[in-house]
Amino acid sequence: MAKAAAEAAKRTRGMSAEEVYKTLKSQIIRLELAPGTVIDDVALGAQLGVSRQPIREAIIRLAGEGLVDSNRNRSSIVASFDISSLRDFLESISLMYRLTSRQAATNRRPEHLARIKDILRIHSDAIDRDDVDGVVEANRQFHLAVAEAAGNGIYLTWVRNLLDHGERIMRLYLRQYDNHVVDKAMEGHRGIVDAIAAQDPAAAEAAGALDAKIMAEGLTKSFLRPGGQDFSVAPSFASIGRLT
Amino acid sequence: MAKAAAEAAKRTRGMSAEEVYKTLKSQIIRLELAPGTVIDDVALGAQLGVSRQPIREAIIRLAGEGLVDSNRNRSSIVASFDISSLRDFLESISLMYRLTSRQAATNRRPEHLARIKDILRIHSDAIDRDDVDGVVEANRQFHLAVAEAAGNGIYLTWVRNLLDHGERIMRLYLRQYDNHVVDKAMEGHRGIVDAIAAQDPAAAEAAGALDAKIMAEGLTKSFLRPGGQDFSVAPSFASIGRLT
DNA sequence: ACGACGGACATTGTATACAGATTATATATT
DNA sequence: AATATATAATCTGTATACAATGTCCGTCGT
Repeated sequence: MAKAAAEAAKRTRGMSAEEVYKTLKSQIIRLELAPGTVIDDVALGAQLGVSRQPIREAIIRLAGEGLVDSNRNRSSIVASFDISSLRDFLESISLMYRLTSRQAATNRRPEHLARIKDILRIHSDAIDRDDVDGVVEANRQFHLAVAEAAGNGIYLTWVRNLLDHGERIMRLYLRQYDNHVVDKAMEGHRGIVDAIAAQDPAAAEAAGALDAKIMAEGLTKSFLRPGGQDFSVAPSFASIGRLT
Repeated sequence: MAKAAAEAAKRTRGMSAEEVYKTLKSQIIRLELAPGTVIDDVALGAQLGVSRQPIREAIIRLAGEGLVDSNRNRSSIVASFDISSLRDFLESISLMYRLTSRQAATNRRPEHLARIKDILRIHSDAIDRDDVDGVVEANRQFHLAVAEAAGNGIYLTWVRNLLDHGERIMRLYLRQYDNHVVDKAMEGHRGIVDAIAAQDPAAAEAAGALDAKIMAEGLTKSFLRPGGQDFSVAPSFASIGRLT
């Protein structure tokens, strides 16, 4: 067994639970722990050199985020996704991309725009380097920055959680291409940035919708049989208003 | 002190943490614990007859929901609200009322509609009885039922959390009237029900928006100085599309 | 007199120990 | 032989004990 992990330098107090949380969350999101895997807290404790308590606390937090399923008196497992949750996810993230892009165009301040542009550049570079982790991280930071610029803390929370779940789905998707970058998101992102720069809410929302649609089409094409249901646009919300 | 609480019948295992969670959450939401109150886990443990562990777990869950603020190595406190979070809240809940009402009109099945109508009746009765708790609970159940009918589990989660926070705000508001029922929500709710029954998404969304607007106007009138900022309609999203 | 340093106290985080619940195994009964 | 029941083993939840951090208050120094 890997008790060798206990060699970690003396942890500063209050960090065990946090560290376990980050480690577990990262492993779940990056698919290093397969959905459905049982989380054995005693084994994990031995592996990370901490007791069961911090691990329980991390599991509780992750359960609250929907990344772990906890059953009373039974083992916790890494959350698994089914087809209906994919539908809900695509609908929700489309909504939030549209919404935060629109509001960012209205509410953004210069420093927001600067940060968003920086991230776009990093994203582009990561694609050129075929750096999957870099692309995924840049995509995450981009949408977080947009949500931040939108100025509603609740939306930011929702987006952050959606991105956590989305990364799992995206990595599942990228695996089909041996983890080579297949990123069509840049055009959507450029559109969002341009519209935010121009402070054009309608254009920003359209670009946000496009970004979500691109992702949805990629995912549904690979996860669903051809001729299956179309999730590319959240159907019940798309009709609320015209976009231009 | 009240060590008398330990008289509680032997708790069945796995219930301590859950019970503490429910108790604490209820007290926070119902304003029995004022915002900013420090949560002393050892005292609470003595009071409820459990050890610190279950309490810590409950606090962690509540922190994840935003009802408790936890600081590393410092005491946890009941979350406090400020004016900017009120703005975010009203914007978010307006969005979700509109969205879930619209989608419920499209996706609802007969059993959903029946349940929603039942809750409306209960709500109306509670108003007649001047039963504050009944009104608050019925309002909650109503919007949860609508969100359920909408059919997106993620939206349901968001609505549930918003309602938790909203109840605190609403009770703060009702206190100004000595907790007499001042509920203008019924007209909004009736409109939502009618539109859902008729399967008219546009009308449902308009009714959802109206419901949120009624609440926002009540709250802003009492919490903000006259002439203050207008939160009655989420400004950056209201312009997305016309509603009819 | 005001501020910085230091030690006692209080409180939080972590580890260990224990008890209740669930799962697996083996035996018995039909 | 298959199902049911009892018993053992495993694992989760809770309590207690310990360690480290933060807080409070007094003293010392400038």
